[in-house]
Amino acid sequence: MALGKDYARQECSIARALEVVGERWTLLVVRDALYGVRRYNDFLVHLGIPRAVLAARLQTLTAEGILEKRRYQDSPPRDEYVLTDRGIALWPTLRALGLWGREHFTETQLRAFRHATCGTELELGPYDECPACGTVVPVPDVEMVPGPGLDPAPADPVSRALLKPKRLLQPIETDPA
Amino acid sequence: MALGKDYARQECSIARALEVVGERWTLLVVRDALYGVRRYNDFLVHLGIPRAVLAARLQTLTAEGILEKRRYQDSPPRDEYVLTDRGIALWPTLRALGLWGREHFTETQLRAFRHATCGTELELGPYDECPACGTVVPVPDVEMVPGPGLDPAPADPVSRALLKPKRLLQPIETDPA
DNA sequence: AATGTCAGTTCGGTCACTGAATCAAGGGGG
DNA sequence: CCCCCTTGATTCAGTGACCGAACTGACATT
Repeated sequence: MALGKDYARQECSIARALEVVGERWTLLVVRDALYGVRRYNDFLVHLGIPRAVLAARLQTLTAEGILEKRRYQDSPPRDEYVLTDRGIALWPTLRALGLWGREHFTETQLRAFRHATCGTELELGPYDECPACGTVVPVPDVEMVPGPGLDPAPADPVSRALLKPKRLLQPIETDPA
Repeated sequence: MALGKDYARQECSIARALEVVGERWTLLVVRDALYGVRRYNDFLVHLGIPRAVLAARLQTLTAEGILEKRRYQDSPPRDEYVLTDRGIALWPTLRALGLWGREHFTETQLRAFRHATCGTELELGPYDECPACGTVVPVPDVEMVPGPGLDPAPADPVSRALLKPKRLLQPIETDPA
């Protein structure tokens, strides 16, 4: 959502959750983080989000314990934003939203998700129960592969990096091509 | 979300879904509809949403095929808004969001959900798999019961109507007390 | 006729978002 | 040393969404 982000008078976990992640762009930042994006600039080019808004969202998400700011080199000092357990726990929500969006508004499949340890495609629902193993697949073991509907040659390097099959949470590798 | 609600350049079912239901208040309107709210005025008092925003959201949701406007009496002409299958399909998303909000931000349990046909509490995940029956419970068979954290005597009649255990989608009965 | 209800629409003010410009801290090259 | 580049922001003017209150219009009740 956006604007005055509190829903006064609402006694509801859903409303509470939306106060935290309901602002515009917020869930897309979390999605990118799950896809392995970690750096300010990568979020910027991949989302096309205004810089000020990105800075504000990263700060809010960090304050709410969803992202953690981490120094990854000292000179020059550079930080990256990685998901905490609380942030990773948003995966079922994003998965449910993505399944709904694909079912009702997207013609072709853009991405598929597989159980990395056995290769089986995860199709059922937000909790990624593996039809072969019968277990709930932990988020780091979910492998993302591009679907037929995805642009094969996107302009920005982050989208290009996301064309390779990769596990969730695994940092992306942007080639400088 | 708000403001220019489209996320340009995003090739993603999640972004697509957020363009439809990501604006402020939208998901709360859908939540209320799942709880059985159907009338303009009931949404208004229960959500505390500005009238103009509610009118806009109801129109958008109707245009997107999530709600359906239905005449329920002719004089005076009165319409109610009921969820379509596309709208009902948002339940797993809202369930996931509510579970995450409760887990991380709400101290006491506000509402519980049970399998109406066998009484078993649904705790696992967005898809409401019943631990007793082993089946996925269809949305109309999910019974909502108030939890210990809920205000026992709320001010507005809609909140009061929602204190009684009731199935999802079943219309609320507001007593004029 | 007067009052009340329901479902909106209109309107001015405020505040968040947008996009461009700018800033600051540290390399690296010449 | 000076200039420019990269990264991670902050500032600022302009736009537009949201807010709350007032108003409209159709009908019902008293």
